Amino acid sequence: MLIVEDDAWMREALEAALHWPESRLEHAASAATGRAVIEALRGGLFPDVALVDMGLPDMHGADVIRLLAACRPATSIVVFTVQEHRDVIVKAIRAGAHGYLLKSATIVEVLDGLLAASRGGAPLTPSVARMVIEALHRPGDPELAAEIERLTTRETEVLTLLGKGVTYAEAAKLLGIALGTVQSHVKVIYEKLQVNSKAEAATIAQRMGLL
Amino acid sequence: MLIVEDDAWMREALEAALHWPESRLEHAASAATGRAVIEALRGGLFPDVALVDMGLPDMHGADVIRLLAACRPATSIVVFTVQEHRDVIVKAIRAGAHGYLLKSATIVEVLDGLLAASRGGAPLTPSVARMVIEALHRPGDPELAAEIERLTTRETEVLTLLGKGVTYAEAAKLLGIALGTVQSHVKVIYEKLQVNSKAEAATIAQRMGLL
DNA sequence: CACGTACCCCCATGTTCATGGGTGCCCGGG
DNA sequence: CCCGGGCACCCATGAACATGGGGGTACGTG
Repeated sequence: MLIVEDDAWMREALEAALHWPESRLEHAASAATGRAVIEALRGGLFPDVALVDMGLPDMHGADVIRLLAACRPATSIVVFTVQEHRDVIVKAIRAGAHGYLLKSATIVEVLDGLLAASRGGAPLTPSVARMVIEALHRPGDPELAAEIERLTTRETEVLTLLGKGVTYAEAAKLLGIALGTVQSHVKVIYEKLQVNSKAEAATIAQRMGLL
Repeated sequence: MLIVEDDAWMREALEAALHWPESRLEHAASAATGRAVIEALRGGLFPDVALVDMGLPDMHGADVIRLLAACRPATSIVVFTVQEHRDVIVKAIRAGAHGYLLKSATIVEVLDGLLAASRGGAPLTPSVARMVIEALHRPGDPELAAEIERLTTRETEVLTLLGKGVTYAEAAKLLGIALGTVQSHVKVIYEKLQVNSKAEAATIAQRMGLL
């Protein structure tokens, strides 16, 4: 059990709770910063559960989660935060979190959640669960999806067709324009998306949810 | 509230429960088959919640969900089944379900779940929630991922590179083979995946989780 | 030991892309 | 008013691709 939390009071309260006999979880380490997490992992720590606060002073929350998920794939990562906005939640889960507890929860609920996580469950409130499910329904990275707005109408149409593997000639016919024009739009799309091949553009179109 | 359930006893038990004063849900219609669902929707039914049994006699469970999700986007769809295998669960959620209740649950748990669903929550047991989250972590359609096995080792390597937008020449260098050989592998890949362009292959590689 | 199957390897040809060049339209600011 | 920037439109050419050929080695079966 690893605790990642920058607020000293909160961290110590959690540590204390873990030492209650009812907790049934073993406290192994705590970290107040991203750097401390890295050092703990370098030190050979393999926690089965990690409770992580988003909002450390030196590292973005999602990056801490990504780090933990990458270095310790067997660890169940549970987010612990005040944030209950959709984007934050979805970003955390996508980054690799397995559970999401709000700081408004009671200490007992937190312990229950951690125990569930250690047993292969996923502590989620119903409203968070709903957001996760909706994220699954709308495939595509919301970060990337925002990039769509940098494209013009025509460019978006062209990109959508590219995503399906349509050839330039077919796209031109479908849009009622010349082949050269499609090529011209593609040029701009490539610049804006920082790619230089149809295959890359197609995969990005997909991640944007432009199916 | 729409009930979709082919077993008459179960259906009637649910209907009876919905008429309890504590249920706080209004029973609007029931359907025992896929056809009956279609007719109910054609008849102008707009339920706020639908409890659907997978395993109707005339239609696949996932298809019923897809149908409901497509025709009634505002309806919260809750699956109700004995199945608790990962693939079934993930398929149902991906098809558009918002909640997943097991038939081993008590009638009160079911009513609670339906109520939560009607209020914008998502009734999931912790273990089901875990599977949903893991599905989000491993992007890609498990159906398509199975197709990977029809590809040989070399073909999979080539497809993985294609998915990143690597050029044939670069792929050849990376794999230590001739350009012509890459082209040859690509030919077979296209046949097996039923496509004929790099862009299509790349999007499929992505959906397979070959990133 | 053929024989078929499966995999990996290579070349040559026409088609499609990627990217360099352009033109005309509209609109808001100087 | 006219100038610049953004958008849509078009052409030309070398690079990359799609798909037609053709090999070779291994392995299991009649």
